[in-house]
Amino acid sequence: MVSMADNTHPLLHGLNDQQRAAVTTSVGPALVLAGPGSGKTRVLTHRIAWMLAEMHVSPWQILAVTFTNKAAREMNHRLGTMLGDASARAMMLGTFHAACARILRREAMRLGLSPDFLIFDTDDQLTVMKQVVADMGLDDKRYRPHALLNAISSAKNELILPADYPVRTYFDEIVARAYAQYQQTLRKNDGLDFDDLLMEAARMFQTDPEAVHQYRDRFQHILVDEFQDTNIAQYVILKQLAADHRSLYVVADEDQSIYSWRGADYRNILRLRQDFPELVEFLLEENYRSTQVILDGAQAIIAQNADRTPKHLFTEKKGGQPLTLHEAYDEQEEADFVAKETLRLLRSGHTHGDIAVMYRTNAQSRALEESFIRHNIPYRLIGATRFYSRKEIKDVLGFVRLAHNPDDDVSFMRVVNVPPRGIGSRTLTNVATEAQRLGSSLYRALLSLLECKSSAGRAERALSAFATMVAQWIALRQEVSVAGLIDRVLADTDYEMFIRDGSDQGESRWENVLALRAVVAEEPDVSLTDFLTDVALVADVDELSEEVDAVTLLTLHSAKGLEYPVVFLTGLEEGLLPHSRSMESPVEVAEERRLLYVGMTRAEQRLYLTYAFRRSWRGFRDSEPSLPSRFLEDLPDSVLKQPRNQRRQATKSSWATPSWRAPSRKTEAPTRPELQYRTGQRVMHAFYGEGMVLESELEGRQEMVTVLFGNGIGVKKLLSSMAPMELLPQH
DNA sequence: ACTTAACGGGAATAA
DNA sequence: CCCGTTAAGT
Repeated sequence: MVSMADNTHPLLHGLNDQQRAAVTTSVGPALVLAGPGSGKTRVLTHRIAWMLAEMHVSPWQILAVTFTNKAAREMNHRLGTMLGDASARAMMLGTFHAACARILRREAMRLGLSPDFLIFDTDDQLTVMKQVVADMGLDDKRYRPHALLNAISSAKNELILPADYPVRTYFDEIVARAYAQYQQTLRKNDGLDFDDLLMEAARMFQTDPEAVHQYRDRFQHILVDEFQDTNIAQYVILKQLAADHRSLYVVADEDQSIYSWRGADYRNILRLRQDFPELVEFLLEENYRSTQVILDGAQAIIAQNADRTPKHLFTEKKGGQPLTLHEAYDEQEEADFVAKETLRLLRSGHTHGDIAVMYRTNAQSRALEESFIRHNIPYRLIGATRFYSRKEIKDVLGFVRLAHNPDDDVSFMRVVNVPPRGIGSRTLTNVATEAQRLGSSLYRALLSLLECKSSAGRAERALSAFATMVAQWIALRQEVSVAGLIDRVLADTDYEMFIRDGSDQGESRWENVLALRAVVAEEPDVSLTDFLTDVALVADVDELSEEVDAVTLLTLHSAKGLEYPVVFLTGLEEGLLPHSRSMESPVEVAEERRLLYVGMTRAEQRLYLTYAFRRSWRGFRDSEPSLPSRFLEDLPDSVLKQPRNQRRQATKSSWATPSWRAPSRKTEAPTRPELQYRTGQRVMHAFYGEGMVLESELEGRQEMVTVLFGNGIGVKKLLSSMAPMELLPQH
């Protein structure tokens, strides 16, 4: 069948031997173990093209799952140019969540769901959980909604239902009850959370023979990218769907598994081998992305992890610029270093778009942003405050969601008094009581209250106006486009007046609303349901467009799958990477190491590694200096621009400290620093010159010194840690 | 009912 | 530092 499996076939042109073997393998379960930059997306794309062209597979028989919508779009685009748009469009290509959402909508009746169910995002989940905690009379300090949601999420990822939740402790008991209550509330609101999308789909395929047969026939060929980051629910879906035709083609790299905290289980690779014994495996080891030096550095880091298959990544890009390791004084200087290097790179022919700056936590972006602004460098930020979770956007979407489904109590509560229209907590309690009595949604309770009450007090009038407005939107929703509906909502609520309060912030919020309006206007035919689904399932990186020429700021997690000519990895310190919350568990530390590996392997030509000696925490400078990340110790000097021992002579001791004993921020004993300065002490400041200490006191763990300087400078308050001053002899 | 100020408590990663 | 919550004032 594959007689043309040589490099003369146009579809195989430019593939290496390993890739070609992977692309042309016969139908059946296949696992492609692909190192970073080894062209796995390419293999996946060519594999699909190959199946369509040479194996008599029809596009509608294909389900291809990617990790982000962006990856799906790219693959779609590539296939479009290879084969023509029509065949690319007939496939089901997208993320697990998007694919499940589509399937669940189609099968909603079967599952007792409304076909127009809403997808509840993190905010919505929290709202619901807070309500549940309150209803159960729990102390939200002791049972934090976040913690409960986490536990529930883990359970869902493992397909554990409330009734089956294992109870070993009292806390578990509470989780089980909260879980049940939470699910009930979601269903009452016609909502599914992200985890539900996967769990419901998996359960349907497990328990409904008719459904599973139907979809096995539909999706005869399944391909999965980033398989190492699938969770149990996702695995069950794949296993169920592929059970008959056994055409399951997955691409994975265990070294890039960085999502175990949201249920991803790299052991799915082992399960795959067990459940599909006829599995054929391929290894892609040639790297087309990075220079040899970068690859060597990355390999040195990842090689320290136990329980992994050793790989021999190689590249033809021999040599390359060695890595720059930079120690900054604090996060500000670190950011300035990045900015200055960026300017230098720009002068040497790089564009802004070539450069990415990565960090472990979103909070770290602030210092970088400030520095980029100071240096006038355009940047864009991935993540931080997602577009769709901004207040103004959520408000507008809240109105729209209410028009879409008035029984959505979460949206109802969000917008019932936005902009303020005189509906306070008192009034809402009445509505809530009525809803409870009727066992209905808030909106229906409101309608019923309005019917009964003939008296028109202030509150009733406001409520009535609101109800009328919503009713009109519901009617309108059938007739106009989503954009039309949004226009009407904005007009009816006077939202512009409300949001544009004259402040800059108000202006920018209104711009966001207009941006939302513009996004909607681009697709005039999209249905309200599809629009709301898309909105719920966009990922941060999905918004990345190549057109903007700006430096990209993003977390290491969102960097997965991306590549840049120049990469800065910042904040490589103990407590940050590895993160302090992961340091007690070797398994989690190993994942932190993989995170670093992922970051390093994003770089094509130049890689900078930076850490700060002192880093602020919650606005205040840490009293203890940071230690460089333990992972850096595994970098051989040979890949560094400046050998370490030369650079680090003065503070060599910090490297010699066994890193596993390094105190974390959280656990370190509160040291009680002695006051360095005393009233009357004469001092010499590097900048202000000679002065006399008026007062010195502890503020938190900081020593705050008040000094009177001469030369007309006057009194200054200084942190001793920030402004070390020389003590002068008394006279 | 709404606005504002003061307070306390708390940070990881995301569809 | 930023958030949400609460108290007091308009």
